Amino acid sequence: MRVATWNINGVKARIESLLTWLAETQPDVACLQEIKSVTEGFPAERIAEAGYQCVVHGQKGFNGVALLSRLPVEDVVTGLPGEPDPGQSRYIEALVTGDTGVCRVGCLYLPNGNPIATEKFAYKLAWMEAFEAYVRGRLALEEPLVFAGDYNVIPTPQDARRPEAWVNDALFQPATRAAYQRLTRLGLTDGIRACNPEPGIYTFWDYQAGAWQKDDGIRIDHLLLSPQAADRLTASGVDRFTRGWEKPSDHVPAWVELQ
DNA sequence: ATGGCGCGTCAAACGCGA
Repeated sequence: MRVATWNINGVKARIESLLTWLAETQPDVACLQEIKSVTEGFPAERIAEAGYQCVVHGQKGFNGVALLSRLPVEDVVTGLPGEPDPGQSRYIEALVTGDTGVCRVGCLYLPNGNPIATEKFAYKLAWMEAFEAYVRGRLALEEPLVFAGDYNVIPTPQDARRPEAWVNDALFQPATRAAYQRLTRLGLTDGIRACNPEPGIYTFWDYQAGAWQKDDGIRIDHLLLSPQAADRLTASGVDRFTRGWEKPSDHVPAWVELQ
């Protein structure tokens, strides 16, 4: 079972790229963030023609997440239980059944948190705290779990081409990294790093200042796996090639393959 | 040192992202 995540930065602006990517890489489950669409406006029909059913948690103008699956889904959870601001659509989850067993997939869009001297950063940390509490409860189920999405966290200096450029950014603050590390210490495995230990793995390049041309990237999109999912991990990667497409998202997809 | 781009909203700039 292949589970992928992609911050698509506007699903309507990126629908042709999304359909091309689905056809080329054939994920079983695709977690999308920043769809920037209300649920009713989501292009579910064109995606259904490609063989995927959609569960969507939309919002007007900003944020918004969706889960696309070509496998049966049940147990849909819309919104993160205990989240600090339910008006922002940042979480959706479903139980997916594949040939080799079930997997519960959470799709998240963690707040950016900039600028750090404002309530936006406090909101980011509050969201991470609510997420950690929720993850604790989910881990107690002892089942295969994948929490996939745009975490807006640079976990270590190896996850940025120029870490020094991010020291005053919410994505690389000590408090941000500590909160992310608390998640991994609960027993979650970084699915990308587990198979790709080398430096230079990035998932985001800014649109500005030629960041892509200079490979000035950061790794902020992650798939965290419960022990039961990590035991089934056979491969993972980043679909870097989509950043070179016409009208690209500033993020690229990341994915894990589970036995 | 700064800003640089792109999307959505809405019909001109502006909020927001990272």
